[in-house]
Amino acid sequence: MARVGLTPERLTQAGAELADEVGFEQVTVSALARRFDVKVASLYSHVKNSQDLRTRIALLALTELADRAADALAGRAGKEALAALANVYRDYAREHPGRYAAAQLRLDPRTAAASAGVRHAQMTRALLRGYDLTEPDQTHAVRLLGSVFHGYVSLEMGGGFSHSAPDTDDTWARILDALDTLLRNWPEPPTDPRG
Amino acid sequence: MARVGLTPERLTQAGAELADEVGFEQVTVSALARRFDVKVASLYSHVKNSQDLRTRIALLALTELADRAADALAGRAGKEALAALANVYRDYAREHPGRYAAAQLRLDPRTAAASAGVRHAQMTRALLRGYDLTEPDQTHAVRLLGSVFHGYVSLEMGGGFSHSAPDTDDTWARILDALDTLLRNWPEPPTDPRG
DNA sequence: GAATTTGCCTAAAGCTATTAGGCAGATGCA
DNA sequence: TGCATCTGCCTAATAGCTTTAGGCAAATTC
Repeated sequence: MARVGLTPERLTQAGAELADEVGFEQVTVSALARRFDVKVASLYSHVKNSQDLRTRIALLALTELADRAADALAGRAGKEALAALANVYRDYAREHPGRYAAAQLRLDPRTAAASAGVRHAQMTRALLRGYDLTEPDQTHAVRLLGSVFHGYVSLEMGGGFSHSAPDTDDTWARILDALDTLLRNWPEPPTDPRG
Repeated sequence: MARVGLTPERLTQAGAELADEVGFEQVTVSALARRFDVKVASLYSHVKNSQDLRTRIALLALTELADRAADALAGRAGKEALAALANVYRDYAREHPGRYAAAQLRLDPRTAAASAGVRHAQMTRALLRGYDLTEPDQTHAVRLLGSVFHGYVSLEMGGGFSHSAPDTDDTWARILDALDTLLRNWPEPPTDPRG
């Protein structure tokens, strides 16, 4: 029989493309086999199972995202860096909705620790060096930025901001302004007025 | 044969409980049938199909969340209201992870428009009346709050803030402080320095 | 060129989703 | 109370996805 040249890498890549086309949820071993015009069982020599395939796609997405983020941050600081990083996530999600969804896949701790996921946190920390935050505020800020980026992108893509006025681009720009302002004036915990 | 007394409502309720136990993704018509000790086909007289079941669970979750939110906002204003609303989402997600996941289900526009989803936006707007924002800034702020709440909760639950220091409760408190500060000093769009 | 390894195949079993049609218990009506 | 209807759960059957076991031929190795 003609050999198609399947490899885990090609399957992962094709799986990522499939995810962008039909949604990450719909990425199935069967669909992938069809795409290569090959019988389903043949894929099992290259990926352990369906879960393994999804995990590989997730890792691919995390890596691509981290690479883009590193690129975007290079030579930028302050608000410019903030906007650049934020736009990496938003643009990636728009260009590659399936991969972006894959990047949210819950990985087991060992896999997550070895993934490009850690680079994301590192880069956000790097970005924050342009602002005047010391631990533990820096970590708080890392988590805030992660929440806003992820939350906004996922709500926007899910249609949460129904195509109503004002334009979501405007909101995005204003949110980035607001975050910049906030990071430059990170508030102390308020003293309890009842204290 | 003994009649079990299936109804769409009981199936939805049981589906929600199942979701909290095994995850929304694992909510399946088959699993639900097992739970009622009934054959799978029997459920199809009560729910149209798997998608219909999931949608009903999502609507249930959205309603429960909106009810809790309304309760939390009653008699509160300003930062107190902000924290109360924020905690509704976070606590609900912790108590009912499956339902919270269900609430993120992408609904078709008609269903979404008729859902309790709209109440959520209204309540966030109500909350913002305690701050001095006029349109379109109010909408920007609604979207920001939605993003932070959803983003934080989903990252925290997904293990994104690995059980490392500082405590996620601390971060949460500081983020609410920060949002309060931000809303009380909502920044104007910066003038382009190149202008 | 023979031996071994590798890659895709056939076959088969198990689970989920969904539809069609049947039977008995519940309900409505005389 | 008895009959007719209707409703609710059932059996049966089709179809798709997942996964494992074992086979054969093409590619690789020597």
